[in-house]
Amino acid sequence: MNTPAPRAARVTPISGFPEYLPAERIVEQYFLDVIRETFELHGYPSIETRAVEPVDRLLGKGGDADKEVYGVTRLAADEDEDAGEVEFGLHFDLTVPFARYVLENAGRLSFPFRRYQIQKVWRGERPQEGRYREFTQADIDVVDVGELSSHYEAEIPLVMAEIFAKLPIGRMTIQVNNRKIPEGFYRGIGIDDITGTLRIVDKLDKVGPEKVQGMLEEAGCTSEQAEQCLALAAIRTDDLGFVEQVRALGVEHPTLDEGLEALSRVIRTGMENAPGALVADLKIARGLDYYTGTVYETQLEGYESWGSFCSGGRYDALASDGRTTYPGVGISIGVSRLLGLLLGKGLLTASRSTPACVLVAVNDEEGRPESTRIATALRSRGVPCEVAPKPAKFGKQIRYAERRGIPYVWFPGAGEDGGDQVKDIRSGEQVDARPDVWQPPAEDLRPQILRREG
RNA sequence: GUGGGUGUAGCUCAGCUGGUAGAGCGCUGCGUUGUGGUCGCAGAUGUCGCGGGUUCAAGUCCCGUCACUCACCCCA
Repeated sequence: MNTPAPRAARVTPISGFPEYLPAERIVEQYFLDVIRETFELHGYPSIETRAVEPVDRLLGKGGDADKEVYGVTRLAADEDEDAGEVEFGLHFDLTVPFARYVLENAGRLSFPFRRYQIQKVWRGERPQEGRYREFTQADIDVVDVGELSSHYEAEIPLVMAEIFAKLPIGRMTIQVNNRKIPEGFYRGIGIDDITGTLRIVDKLDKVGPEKVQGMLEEAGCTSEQAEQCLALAAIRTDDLGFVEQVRALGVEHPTLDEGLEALSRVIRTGMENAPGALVADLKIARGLDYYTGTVYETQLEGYESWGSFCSGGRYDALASDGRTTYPGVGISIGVSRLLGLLLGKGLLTASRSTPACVLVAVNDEEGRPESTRIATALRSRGVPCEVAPKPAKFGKQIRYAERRGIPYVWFPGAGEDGGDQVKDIRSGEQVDARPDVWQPPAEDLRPQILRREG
């Protein structure tokens, strides 16, 4: 250890790659626990896919994905190899890897196949608040062979509604639409460019109805057609009332009928099983082309400007090997984005920065074995604890606990009869206790996730 | 990718028209010879992001560069 210490390289954060402090991580882990438990409560098994996919598969979905894909190369790769060719890239969502996984394992999976997947994903875009280059997503999807029953489109948002109800966050609203509604509606009024029109209407929240009207007319719509599109997009109901409102616009098309029926099933299921969680919102489009039926977007009440924390939809061709097509429906929570907001705004904190509920004090180094035995006894009954690092003055040991938010300090042999005592350092109350029977109040056993109104 | 802002102690920041590096919080010790939080006293901590230039002299002015950050685009 006598190397002359080289000047330490300055450490700097890397933009878009967030790292939490222990107290924040406790909040994140709580969220992940709730998400996982709820997914499993609904019978979803878990898979994990590798972090990399072949670049051509990542780019295969088309669009402008290429800019956001991180390539993975070996630093020692031959320099005379074609440096421009990167074989592997980090996945930028969990849907593309899942589709590949389904194809690869089709012979060994039972269909309809459902799974959940909670993993990091990477996107090489400019980060800003709530948008990162490395972040965690939690997905559920159901995929079948050839045909996928539509009831899954109604069941999948119930899982997310249950998660949002359990988490100590505000009110989450899952907004649902069915692409067949605008598609049939547009065709019914003589618009042919369905996706182009959807893309424009999708900007409604950002630019407002006047601009959308103008953009639609620029794209070739008559002003009557544009007005009709805006009238459809304005419909939003938390019950089946949207059907009547669409009918009142007087447009007829078989695809429109299909869409209204499908969305009605979703909303009805929501009303029965997760009252208040779902709302039919006919302006929800989702920019991505591959959604074909139901689409979901989720907003946190009071933070609508933060956009969607949880979205997804139905794909009629999630995966295809050329002979067989696998339709699917899925929905995904942006865990990092949600936490980034809630922690960043100080709306959530953990009651302590460690799982330890008890600090077992050490009287002197000769007493450490006794303290360790006490800790072992507490742990054997599920009480998280740690032993003090040094036999410092008790004031120091108490302060060690206080700094970390550990609520109890255990004093070996402090009782009048030579037995132990445990002190609640918040109240100062100190009582006789035995390590083989003492139990903290249930709310102290684990760190609490505290919500601050803000 | 385009445009703005900011880089000084562990953190938040001050530092004027260039003249020897500061505060608060936090941290350590003591008051308090084994039960914290309050209070008082004492103390430690800096490649002033990096490189170059101007100058007798640069945290300060100029050029470059890097990083972080905000907005646009797009998404979770």
